[in-house]
Amino acid sequence: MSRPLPQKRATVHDIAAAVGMSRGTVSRVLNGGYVSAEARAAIEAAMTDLGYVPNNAARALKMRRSQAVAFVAHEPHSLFLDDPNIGSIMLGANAALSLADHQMVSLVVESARDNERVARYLSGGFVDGAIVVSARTNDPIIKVISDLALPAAFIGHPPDLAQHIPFVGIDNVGSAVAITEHLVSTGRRRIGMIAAALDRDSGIDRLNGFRDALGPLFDEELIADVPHYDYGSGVKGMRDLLEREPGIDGVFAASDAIAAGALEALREAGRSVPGDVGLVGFDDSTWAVRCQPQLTTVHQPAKELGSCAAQVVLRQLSGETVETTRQLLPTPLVLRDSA
Amino acid sequence: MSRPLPQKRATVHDIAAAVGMSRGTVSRVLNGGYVSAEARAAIEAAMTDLGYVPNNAARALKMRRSQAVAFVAHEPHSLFLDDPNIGSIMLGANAALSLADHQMVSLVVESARDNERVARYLSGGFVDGAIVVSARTNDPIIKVISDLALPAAFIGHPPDLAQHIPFVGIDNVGSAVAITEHLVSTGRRRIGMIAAALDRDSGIDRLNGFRDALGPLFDEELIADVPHYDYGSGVKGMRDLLEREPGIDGVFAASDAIAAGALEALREAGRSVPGDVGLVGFDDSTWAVRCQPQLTTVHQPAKELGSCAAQVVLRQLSGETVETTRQLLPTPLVLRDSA
DNA sequence: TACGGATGTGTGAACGTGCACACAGTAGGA
DNA sequence: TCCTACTGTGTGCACGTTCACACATCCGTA
Repeated sequence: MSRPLPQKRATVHDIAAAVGMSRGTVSRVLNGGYVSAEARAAIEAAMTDLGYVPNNAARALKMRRSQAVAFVAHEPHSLFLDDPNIGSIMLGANAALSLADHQMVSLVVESARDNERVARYLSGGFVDGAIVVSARTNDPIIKVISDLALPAAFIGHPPDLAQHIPFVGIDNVGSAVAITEHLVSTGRRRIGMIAAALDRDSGIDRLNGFRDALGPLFDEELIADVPHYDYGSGVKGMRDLLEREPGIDGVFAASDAIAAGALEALREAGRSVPGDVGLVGFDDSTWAVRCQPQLTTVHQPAKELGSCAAQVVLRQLSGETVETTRQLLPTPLVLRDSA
Repeated sequence: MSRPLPQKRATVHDIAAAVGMSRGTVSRVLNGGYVSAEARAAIEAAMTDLGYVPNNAARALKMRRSQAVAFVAHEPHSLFLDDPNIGSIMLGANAALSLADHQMVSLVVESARDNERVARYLSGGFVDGAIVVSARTNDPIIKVISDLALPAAFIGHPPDLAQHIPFVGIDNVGSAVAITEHLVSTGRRRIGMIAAALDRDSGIDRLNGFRDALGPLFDEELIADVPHYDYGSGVKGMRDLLEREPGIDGVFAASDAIAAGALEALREAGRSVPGDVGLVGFDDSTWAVRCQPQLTTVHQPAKELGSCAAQVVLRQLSGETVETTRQLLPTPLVLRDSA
């Protein structure tokens, strides 16, 4: 079980000794300060010569900063496969952190074991802050962040038990209202919804927005309830709706993937889109432009969500007090061919 | 620019002082050793009381081990969006590392800036090893890993300049041969290929396998060369092939996404699949079962690639010398409806 | 000449941890 | 009685870094 120690690497002492100076001067070359041109040149030469790389662990220990920010993704299994947004959120966050010369490290939480280990990791000083995507309510990670006052930002699921932790998201209710009103404005009257993930607030909010926007046109019978935001759920949900109400002329799918599945079911049933049925999605993911016809949908600013959350964490790191604890990003409607 | 130091946290000293014992005893309850039952109880009580969490940075500095392994993903923009495999590879790696109580940290490389920062990160002692996905030939990260003798494993793209670094992948040539032979066995004679990513070895190998398998049936005219493994490339490539050879009756698409695009182009052109044209893909991704008809394809063992690479790194970490430096995982054919 | 400031360099301490070692007490066997 | 083995605890040092401080030198000016 005992492991061999890794290869010994050059330290500030080694290069100081190599050029006959003290470690202080070497440190000054690295971090700024008064150093003569000759000394600097000699030290830099020795550094490349001995292949010196500063030890992050030692630096983090002394400085109490690691220049790293965690990106914690929950249940990525479904996220990676069904929701193309998680990748864009990551890239947005990475870009923003990169500009501030911070390293983004993504941590995947799939099991209880992962959860505990990630919580330990977050509290151990390897990261200065965290961006947390779609955590569940009673997540131990929320507790750790709250207890340690770790600079953090949540995306996609506000942490109800720790109201002081900043949150960045979209207005699911408002977006659902807007896209539903679009359906109505195109003359549809028997409008249904394929509602998904009603155990998450994103799913609930989209359904609520749909109900609000429809008002008297709303019919409980025209809600198909499916578990996930994926293609298969879309196929099933649409078949369900068609069976219940053959005269349906408008459908709001809770995601683009669902809409793509619905499109397939409509094709099976011989219905044309947008001729017979107007169909709208949610996300503006790659699904939206792959479909035939292309989807009218709600643009989800995934990249911006990521970079915005990163900014929030970086601001906390630089000592600013973050005032706006809940921030909602705009979600423009994207009008294409499906409705 | 100067930042406030994070909140002071309890250390071994603090809890030792709290119970009137020495730090050594505290260390022993953490890491094992002779401790009396009363002492252990008192110390554990003080730990939860003061909210003690061990400092990873200090531990890593002292132990020269961080219990963390990096997962480096290159150009994730295209990977996350077009290739659903990267997510599965990550999850496979995470599961294997998790079992060995190691933390997987994913690092995204998108820009030259990222590249440099990640290289620094890898060499700084925050991770004990690295899993690298699809690195390019002259990648500075390869150099760092090689120079520091960092335990590592490559996936998807063997590091040509550092032959001693272990590699886990699939036999692209053999897989392409197998799936092409399947096409031939179903009676197709005018068989084309939509070849993609011919700047990567995966793309080149798949084309070579196709050529080898076809033998005298091979026709250079029936190769459509597209840049990426994505849907749009598939549409374009298939239109191209149809224009060049209207009598084409078999197509090998270099990926499932490409095959899905090809399916769309074939539908446009009024060709039925598999009636008029036999179509096969590569990857066995979610695309394969979404298509109508479902795709016959090559199963890419994404999860296994990840876990296998993780095992290789873990073995190096435990001091074993890794003998098999190049390891290819089996890629069974998945026969569905498209050919 | 003396003095203050700017420039350049060395030294000691500290960050929080784990481990080797030292030490004390007890028990058992020669 | 002494020696050894085992249990339990305390102490010093090292990991590699940064920073405050001390010290040294040089220059310009009063």
